[in-house]
Amino acid sequence: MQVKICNATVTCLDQLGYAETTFAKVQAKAGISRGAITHHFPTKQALVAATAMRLLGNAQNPLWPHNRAPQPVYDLIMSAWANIVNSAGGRAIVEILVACRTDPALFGMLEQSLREWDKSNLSLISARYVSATGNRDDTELLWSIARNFLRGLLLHEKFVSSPEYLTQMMDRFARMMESQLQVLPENDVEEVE
Amino acid sequence: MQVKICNATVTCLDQLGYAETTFAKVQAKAGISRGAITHHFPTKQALVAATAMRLLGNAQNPLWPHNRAPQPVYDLIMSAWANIVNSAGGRAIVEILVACRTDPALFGMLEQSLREWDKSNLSLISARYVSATGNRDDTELLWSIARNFLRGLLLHEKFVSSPEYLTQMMDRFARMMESQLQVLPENDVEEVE
DNA sequence: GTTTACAGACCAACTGTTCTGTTTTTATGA
DNA sequence: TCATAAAAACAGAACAGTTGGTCTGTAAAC
Repeated sequence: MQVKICNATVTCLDQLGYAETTFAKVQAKAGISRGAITHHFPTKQALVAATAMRLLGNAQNPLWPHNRAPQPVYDLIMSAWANIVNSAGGRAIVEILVACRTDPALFGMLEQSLREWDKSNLSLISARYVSATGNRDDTELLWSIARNFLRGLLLHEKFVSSPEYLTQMMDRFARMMESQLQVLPENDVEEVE
Repeated sequence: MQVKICNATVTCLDQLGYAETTFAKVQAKAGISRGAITHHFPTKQALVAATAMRLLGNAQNPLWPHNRAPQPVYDLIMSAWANIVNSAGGRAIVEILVACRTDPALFGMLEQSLREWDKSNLSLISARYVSATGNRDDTELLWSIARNFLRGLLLHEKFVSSPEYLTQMMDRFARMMESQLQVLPENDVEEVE
């Protein structure tokens, strides 16, 4: 039931935005009663926060296949965009991040989790890729930059002059990252603690 | 009066977000009557759209001083962040862009203007800076990337592990851009049409 | 005297939240 | 094993507050 509610919330956030994501809309989308939502999530912030946590859990894995060689940097950037950021879940996360900026209650519920997700996400990168400088901190900086660029691109997407231009931007950025970041040689792969 | 209303709207968007930016709040912030707002802006979308147009007009100039040499690329990136994106107006714009994604009425009002602003903004860059490849399209791609990164950074700002880390990201990104973009030699400066 | 600029009351619709019921599950104890 | 109590899961009505938008009234400008 909680899964069903959160899935409906993701759809609402993606299609309607945070402001229009109301109990009534989520209820209708999930095809359940009002009481079911309020029982599990007493406030709107609790609902959105729980949805965010669920999304973060799902957004961790798909980029780095287990027991297989990490994909090239160029492909990594491209699939991060296509499979994570520019997906219903990714767009929902952006809505939530924006809401966090001005909603202290929501921010308080998510701050710690988001910080921890950030940290673990960066260590996943460090375990598989390394900056051309060989510096681990620099690897994480580069990945942080990439994530922020992709999120920013989501806001601009509807105003991009043409779909091809968006492709060009992605290609240009991926090539730039490719020159700064590289796959770790196999024998150097560290285990994520 | 319209200026006063729009300024109050910017403050509300920045501090309260799009959802909480209501006629009542703008009215109170501007210290005027309800009728004054609804007279000039019949709908909320019209109010926000007019505010966005005003913001875009103001965000055009400050980066490139007239009749003086363009600042170095590193400084350009830094001041774009500090003076444009991470300002009340910049944050308000991001709120509006996010709202546009899911509000068709608002999107319709702003689509054309935003596309035009985008175009003129890119041509301002091309008039003063050039990609290391010498390609004008590449110059614009690089600037588009920079803008999207900065906007994305705004969403992440509250969750960055420490203020210093944000500084490091900015520094790293600015240095990366510095290696790809350069100030146009003076005699090559084209006039903006 | 007609249009524009503002003031403020008004309204139906919707918001998040609380509340009281009903059903289902789970735990308990002999 | 099974009655039974307690808790959790759900359903849906109710509510006060707020929303965007409209409507009438008045003052000023042209």
